[in-house]
Amino acid sequence: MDIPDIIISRLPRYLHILEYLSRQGIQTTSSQEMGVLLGLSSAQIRKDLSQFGEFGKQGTGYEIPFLIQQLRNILKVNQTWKIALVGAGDLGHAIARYQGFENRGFYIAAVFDKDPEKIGRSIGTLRIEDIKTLAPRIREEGIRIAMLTVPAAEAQAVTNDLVVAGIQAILNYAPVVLKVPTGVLVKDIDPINSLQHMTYYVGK
Amino acid sequence: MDIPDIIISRLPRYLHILEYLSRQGIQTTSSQEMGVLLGLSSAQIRKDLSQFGEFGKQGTGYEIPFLIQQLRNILKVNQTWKIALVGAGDLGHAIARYQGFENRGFYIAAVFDKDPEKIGRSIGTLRIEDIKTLAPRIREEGIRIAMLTVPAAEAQAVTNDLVVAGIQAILNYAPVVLKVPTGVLVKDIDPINSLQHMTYYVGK
DNA sequence: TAGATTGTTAATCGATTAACAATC
DNA sequence: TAGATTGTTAATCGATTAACAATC
Repeated sequence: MDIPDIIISRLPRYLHILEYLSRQGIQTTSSQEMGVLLGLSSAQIRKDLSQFGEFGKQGTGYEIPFLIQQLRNILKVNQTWKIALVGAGDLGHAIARYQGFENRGFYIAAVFDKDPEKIGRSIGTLRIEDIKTLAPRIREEGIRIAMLTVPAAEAQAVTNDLVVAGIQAILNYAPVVLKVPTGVLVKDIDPINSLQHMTYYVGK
Repeated sequence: MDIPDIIISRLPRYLHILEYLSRQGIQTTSSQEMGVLLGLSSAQIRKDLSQFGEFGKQGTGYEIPFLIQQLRNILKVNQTWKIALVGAGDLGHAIARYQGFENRGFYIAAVFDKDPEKIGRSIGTLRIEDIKTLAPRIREEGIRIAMLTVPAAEAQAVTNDLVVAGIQAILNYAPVVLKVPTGVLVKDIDPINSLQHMTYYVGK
């Protein structure tokens, strides 16, 4: 019982389209329909889901609200996670104002920056806090996940602080390969990697 | 001669750390050293690179400037690509102001929005243009790549316009699965997918 | 019942790794 | 030369797909 990470990586996409279908008022779907929407084979979707239980019915497929509930449980987003956002530059501001987190399992609980000009200012209902208070505030709030939007040159130092503060997962927007101890997860959001991947295929 | 996409997907990361090592003033590296930096096996890196040629020397490894040049050629980022940015909201503004594109093969050549309040305003040196002029402007500028930062509800309609205008690759920030004809590439940047992937592993 | 679709097995396909001769 | 590291082969490992009995 140790499910391949590549399967886990597809579950958020399954959940996402199920929520989309549900918003359309659709109650039931099939591995076939999901596969068309995601560009995957129906066999793969059935195989992936069967790792966690028997969620469907022969002949009719999957009850969407039930499958959503199951996937939220599996991914642990039936609860709402607090996030610490570190770096209140342009990108940090955009993320802090983004409305899409809350009903998908997350909300920004605190924002930090080191710039005295920014500390104390507000982004929506959030107040920008002094990065010096990062560790105590993260512990105080019981935050386990951070989003990192500081400049590349500062990313590793801030990461070290986050690790000390007990952060267990970091979504890193800085174009840097972060070093973290085992047990701490990092995922990178680097648009340039995605763009360069596509230019390989795009005609000159 | 059709190289697996999973290999292509790693090349931008190779290029990225080589540029990093180069900035440190380092001239030479090995598959071993690159593997440590990226968390990959040295065998995999050698195998990946060997798909495209013999870039190393036994005993000494890889000349960094030479390997950078080769990877840029392969990924076609030895030229600079124009990008159309569609959607001048918070995220669009953050991307338009981001300094990190230019020396990695890209620059934002035009920004579009549909809001009359925004059209005509500036973001840095860029003027926000009317989205109604999307297709002619993209053709005029010879733009092949777009970044999409419009609201989810508008993403598919704008995508259709981009396709008609001849765009060949779309980096999509809207939390929506876009439908495009074959021949048009789409890559999604969805932080929530990444966060939900991590929460599977993070203790409650 | 007839039609549809699941969960699962076995076969296929593809990717990664170990190992080493070649050679700088 | 001795040490290091490549490029590549063969073996291993893992993921995807095809197919179908079970059954709603």
